[in-house]
Amino acid sequence: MTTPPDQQAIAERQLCGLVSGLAQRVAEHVRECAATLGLTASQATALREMTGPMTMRDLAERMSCEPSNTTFVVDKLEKQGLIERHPHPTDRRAKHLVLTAEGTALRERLLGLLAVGSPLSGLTPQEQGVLHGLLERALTSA
Amino acid sequence: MTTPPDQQAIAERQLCGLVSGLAQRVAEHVRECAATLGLTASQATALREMTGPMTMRDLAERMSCEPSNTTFVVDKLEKQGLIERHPHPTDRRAKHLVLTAEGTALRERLLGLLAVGSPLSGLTPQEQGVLHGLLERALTSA
DNA sequence: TTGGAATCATTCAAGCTGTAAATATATTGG
DNA sequence: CCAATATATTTACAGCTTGAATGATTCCAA
Repeated sequence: MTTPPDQQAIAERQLCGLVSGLAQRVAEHVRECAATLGLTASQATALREMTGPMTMRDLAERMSCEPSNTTFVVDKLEKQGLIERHPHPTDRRAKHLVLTAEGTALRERLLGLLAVGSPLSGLTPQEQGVLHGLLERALTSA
Repeated sequence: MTTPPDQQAIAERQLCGLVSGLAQRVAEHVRECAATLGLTASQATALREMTGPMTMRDLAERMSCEPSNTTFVVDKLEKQGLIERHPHPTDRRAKHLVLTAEGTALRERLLGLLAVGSPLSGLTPQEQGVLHGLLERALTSA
């Protein structure tokens, strides 16, 4: 019951399309929620990923983007008084990103918006668990 | 053994990050392969999704992008002699996209490149099958 | 049959995203 | 101490995406 190599390649291409499609849906949902709060999609993603103080590099990795892009996004958030660049406690090269009170409050509102109508809400928690495992495996094994 | 609602929301957010991360990896891989052939990532994605003749709208849906964007990409491919806009057999509004011989040949080369080192190759065919089912369910149930 | 609504494709403008290279500062290891 | 490396930033530029407006065509229902 093994799959022929060409069939396997076709299946893998379809999978690429599905992954991109779902990511697109997630991005759309984020953008809609962000617009409600006067944010761009990137700014909202940054806010979503700011689960605690972290460096620029950490945030870049969480956002799956380049550090130079993170600088741009954090600049915007800083001008809106939502985030602050503090000196890093141990590494003077790095910045310690911290949400302000306003930033934390807005993040909470954002998370509330993101929770309703998510593209992933069609899956049961069990299915989401399986999906989580598979995605993590794909990301770490590459 | 049910998960509390807030824990559930946290898990869903993590899942969003993973989906975006994997999509990013796929996009990078496509870009690298595309560069080898002198194509942009979008052009390569269009070529990959051209499994047969289809309309602009069909291609846009397969590429998960707006039709206006597809016009732009197809313009480029047409200028390179890889694709042609034929009149649609039954609907005079629509275009019937068809790959040229060169387009078909380049598509084959592209598929060969895409098949090696894919971000999804870390998963077994069985795991890919499960992933396929979950992604499809998430996309159609929304 | 005919008029209005909806669909397909295109164009245009504007902003966002992404890469890449260069720079300044700071850390680490030999 | 010095060379190599890491963090963050800046700049430039191409590409992507959205959104709205337009024209042609089709569909549907009165």
